[in-house]
Amino acid sequence: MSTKQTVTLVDVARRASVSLATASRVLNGSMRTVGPEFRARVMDAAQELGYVANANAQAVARGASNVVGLTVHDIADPYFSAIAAGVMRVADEHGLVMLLGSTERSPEREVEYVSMLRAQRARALIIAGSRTSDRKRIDRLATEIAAFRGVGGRVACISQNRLRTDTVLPQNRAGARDLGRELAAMGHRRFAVLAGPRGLLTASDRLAGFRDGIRAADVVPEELHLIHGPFTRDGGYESALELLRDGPRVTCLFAVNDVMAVGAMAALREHGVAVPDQVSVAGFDDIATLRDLSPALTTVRLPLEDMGVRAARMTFVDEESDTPRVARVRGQVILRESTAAPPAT
Amino acid sequence: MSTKQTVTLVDVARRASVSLATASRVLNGSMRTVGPEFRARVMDAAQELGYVANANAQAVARGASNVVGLTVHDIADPYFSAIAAGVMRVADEHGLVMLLGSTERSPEREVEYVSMLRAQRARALIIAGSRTSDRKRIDRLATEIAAFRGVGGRVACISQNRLRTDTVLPQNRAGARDLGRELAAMGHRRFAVLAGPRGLLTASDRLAGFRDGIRAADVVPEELHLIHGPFTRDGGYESALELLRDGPRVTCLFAVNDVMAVGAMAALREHGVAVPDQVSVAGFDDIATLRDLSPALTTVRLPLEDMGVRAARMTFVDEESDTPRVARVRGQVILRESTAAPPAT
DNA sequence: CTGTTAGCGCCTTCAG
DNA sequence: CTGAAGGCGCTAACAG
Repeated sequence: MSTKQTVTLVDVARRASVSLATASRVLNGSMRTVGPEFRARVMDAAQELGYVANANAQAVARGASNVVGLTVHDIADPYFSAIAAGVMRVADEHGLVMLLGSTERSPEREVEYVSMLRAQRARALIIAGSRTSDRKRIDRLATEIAAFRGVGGRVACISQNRLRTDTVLPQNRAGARDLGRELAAMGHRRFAVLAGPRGLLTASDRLAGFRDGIRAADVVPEELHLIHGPFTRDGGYESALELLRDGPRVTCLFAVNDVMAVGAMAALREHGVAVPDQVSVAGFDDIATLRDLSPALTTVRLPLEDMGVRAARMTFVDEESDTPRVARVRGQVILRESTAAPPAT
Repeated sequence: MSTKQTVTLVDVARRASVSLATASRVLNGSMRTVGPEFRARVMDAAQELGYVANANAQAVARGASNVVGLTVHDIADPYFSAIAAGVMRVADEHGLVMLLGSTERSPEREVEYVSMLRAQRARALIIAGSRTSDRKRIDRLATEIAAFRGVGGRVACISQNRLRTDTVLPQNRAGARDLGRELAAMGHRRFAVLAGPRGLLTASDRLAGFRDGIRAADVVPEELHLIHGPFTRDGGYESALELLRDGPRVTCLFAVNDVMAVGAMAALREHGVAVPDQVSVAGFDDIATLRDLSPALTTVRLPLEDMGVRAARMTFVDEESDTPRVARVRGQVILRESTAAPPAT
């Protein structure tokens, strides 16, 4: 509570009439190696002075900070904020702080963030959502990641398996397959897929899985119309409009993520297309905020927050392993009101 | 791209055959004070070595870091993630990094975060969502904030005006008043308000405003039933169930935020209560992810991301002012499908 | 168990 | 314009 500008360890030591080293030991050091008498004096002094160790100084002296970094595409996207919540929780349990970078889906910014985190000497880095198939970008990122490791940092990815890092891998393909199978089994034969941007692995995996699923149901689709567009609500909306305008008539629409599905449903509603009576709609992710839609959205549930937790554990609680580990997490199909058998012709 | 463990400024200097000081000047220093010849040599060396300045060391030497802190109640809540996105954007424009703390609505954790940010020597701190009316908690937080300022940090609050800091103040009361007036004008006389937790100013302001609005419409409500509960989706759901179970019959339900409104609508739907035919429902915030509900939710729009931007500017781009500034932001009533005139008796 | 003393990586006067 | 040297706050050997 002092009014002094900046209380340092020397101040505390002086006030407690002990050496700098002793003060350091009781306040931060590796535990009980200080007599109770001194210990108490130091604690009191620190308390009275309102002392808080300068984390930066500690980081430089120790050679490692207590920050962990997380990069996401867009923190306002509920998919990523759920992951962030998971990482946050674990960081907190371990007395670490979380530095967040929102890349706005720009690969350059992603690389910049990794670099900033290296500058901060972050002890861990979690990269969520970078799944491009562009070779050059991957290499650039890989280089930066290597540098990050070079200064002692550990890294994990969520949804990215071409980077030779530990990774939490949602089974996008398997999940979409299960979904596709169910939908085909319901009787659908004419599909449209809002497939997201080209070159985004998460999107293409889900598309591929969906195809697999239809095939697995021994169904030959009469139609499987693809529409590419942004991975966002508006992307879904626009894509659906496009379908309505000049696409084929379909009975089932699969959007490769929930937010796109919501956009699509809005477009359908505006055009008086009934869901699921005229067309069934399904998404992917099971975003919590979207669970109360009406009609309730059929989707594939991913344990988002848990994925964040697992990635966090891999980077800063589990032992380091020499070979990259991958934690596969399975998606679970959740059939709700937005899907039903196709209308009788 | 070297393989050396940690490239430091000395390494760069040596490789460029210049002094440490010169290297420091070109890489970070206050610009043009180094000859173009030397400058180039240093840049090249840094490049080749993959040098990145140790931010912690810089912070220690300079006495100030490049981190800004943001504390929120829950980063997975879209209200806060929108704010975070705004802060993030500004931080980024200014080459600062954002440290995020999710307090899980615990006042102690909030205080802890402020303390951690002081430890990090964060140059700015933005506190979002702490609006208790508990005197003791306010004091504790105020003390910690004072300490934070003591080490040179600047701070702003979003939705909090009892802390003598710069603040971005959503006009909760005025917004709710406008909404209440509209609803009363539609003919409603029997209201229920899902009022959130007691002691949360944001919630009580909105309730007070709503009351004002009804009165302003020259209406004497025949009923104004209050139900307190958590400020979350589930809180809204439970509160609505409670109303359904043993509350009075009402024609209009106002939930003090959108996520609660969504929970309430889910409860109503499950019980076969039609919205808006039997009861009108309104929320507050206009959460982006929830704009595609059906029926679309009447609400009061708050420019969430922009609020984050403004708070950020106040703390680390605008000049410091001696007296606390307050940026009021107005909410705008958005009437949508979830509200209508009450059913004819 | 406690105190002394080097660093950690960088910035910044202060001379040259 | 450039280089040498001290200092930022803290930790970690190394001696007593």
